[in-house]
Amino acid sequence: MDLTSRLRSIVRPSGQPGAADDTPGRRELTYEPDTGRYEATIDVDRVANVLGGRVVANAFGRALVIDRRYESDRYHGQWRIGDCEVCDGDGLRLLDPALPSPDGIGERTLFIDLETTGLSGGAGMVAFLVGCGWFDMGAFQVRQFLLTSYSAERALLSAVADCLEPTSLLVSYNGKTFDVPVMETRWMFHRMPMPLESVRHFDMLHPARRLWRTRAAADDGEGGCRLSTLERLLCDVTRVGDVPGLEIPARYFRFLRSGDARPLEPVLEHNRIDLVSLAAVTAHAVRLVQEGIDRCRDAADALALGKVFEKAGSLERAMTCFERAADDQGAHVNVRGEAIYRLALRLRRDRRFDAAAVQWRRLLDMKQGRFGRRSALLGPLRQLAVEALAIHHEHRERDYEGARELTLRLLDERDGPDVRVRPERA
DNA sequence: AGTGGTAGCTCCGTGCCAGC
DNA sequence: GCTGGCACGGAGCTACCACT
Repeated sequence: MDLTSRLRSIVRPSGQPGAADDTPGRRELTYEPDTGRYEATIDVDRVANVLGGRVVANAFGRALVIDRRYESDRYHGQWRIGDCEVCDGDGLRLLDPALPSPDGIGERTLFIDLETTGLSGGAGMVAFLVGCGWFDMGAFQVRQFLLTSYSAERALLSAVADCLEPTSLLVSYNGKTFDVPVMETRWMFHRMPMPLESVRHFDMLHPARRLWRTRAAADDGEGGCRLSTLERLLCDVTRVGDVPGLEIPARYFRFLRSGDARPLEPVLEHNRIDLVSLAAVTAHAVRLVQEGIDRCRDAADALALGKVFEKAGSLERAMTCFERAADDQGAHVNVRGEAIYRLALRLRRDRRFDAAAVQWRRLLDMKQGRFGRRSALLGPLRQLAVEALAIHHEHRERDYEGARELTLRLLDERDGPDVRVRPERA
């Protein structure tokens, strides 16, 4: 039996060799000389019909496009779609101070999310589904580009490039590390122009970590700040029957072998939800920095927002947030402790040494927590506070006896276990 | 599994200030 | 003017993490 026949026998239903097959979209298994792979010759029009898409033609061939529209009055969890629209303004630059200012007006913000054949990287990994989303008259328009065979990749990449044409700002989740490098590798592999080179890119992952890492870690159990965790936490979205990410490449390979597009429908839906959630989470973050402390639910929110403001150089707003978290008697000791610590640092940088000393003293006076348990974070912060206070007493107060007492206390506390300061998690 | 952005750490140079 | 100490910030390094 030759190789083609053997492969054909593998993809046929068991026990029915040579049986007629009416699987939608399915055709013969053929060798693709460009890629060196065996694939079913897939009827693209039929796949488009199964998935509710359409076929677009360009200079490189035919690409499959699936459009879906989420009207503005529809809800994604708690969030109305129309309220998820993000303006490309100061909010985004507070979240990512490195984001350049826009150099044009009235252009499009585009959300992007890929499904790929794996995570291993390199030229062998292919983006088989490119999901794009943008706001249009208050509604969220999603356009997905599906790769129906490896030989159709240039047509797909060209169609995606056309879609990106009017885009001035790209929004992704971990896209700086994953989505954009993958797409650039594919364009480069085919020696095609790279349309994202001049597009500003906002990666929501890093601001999300700054804002919600503590809360997501408490909720997730695995300590992650995944998009799926945030959509549940912030938007109250619960996915029913969602495809796990690990399963996605396998479903695509099955489609390539069989031509049956039906198992891909949940993958398309997964990708669409990712895009809508990305828009909602981004909108949530922008609202938080625009409206400031009043939008914070608790001390942990206020502390995280303070750090975002501080990084963005908005120091007055940062101080307000730290003060709010520091004054919250009901907050977790780690949250309060870190807020007071950051308040003291901020005051010292402003050369307001007396005010800083008040905060160092406040940190020392904090109770360690319920049941007398020592906090792993508060301990090191207190040591830093003792050290700063000792310096203050010696060099500015000229209170040498006070400085000596504090130094002895510091030496005494340092006899305990050496714990590194990592003022992050509550 | 591979990749790359980010936070936090240490080290070191620099500016500022006070004391002599 | 010199010296010493504090405080800050940049460079370089490491560890972590999210994507399918």
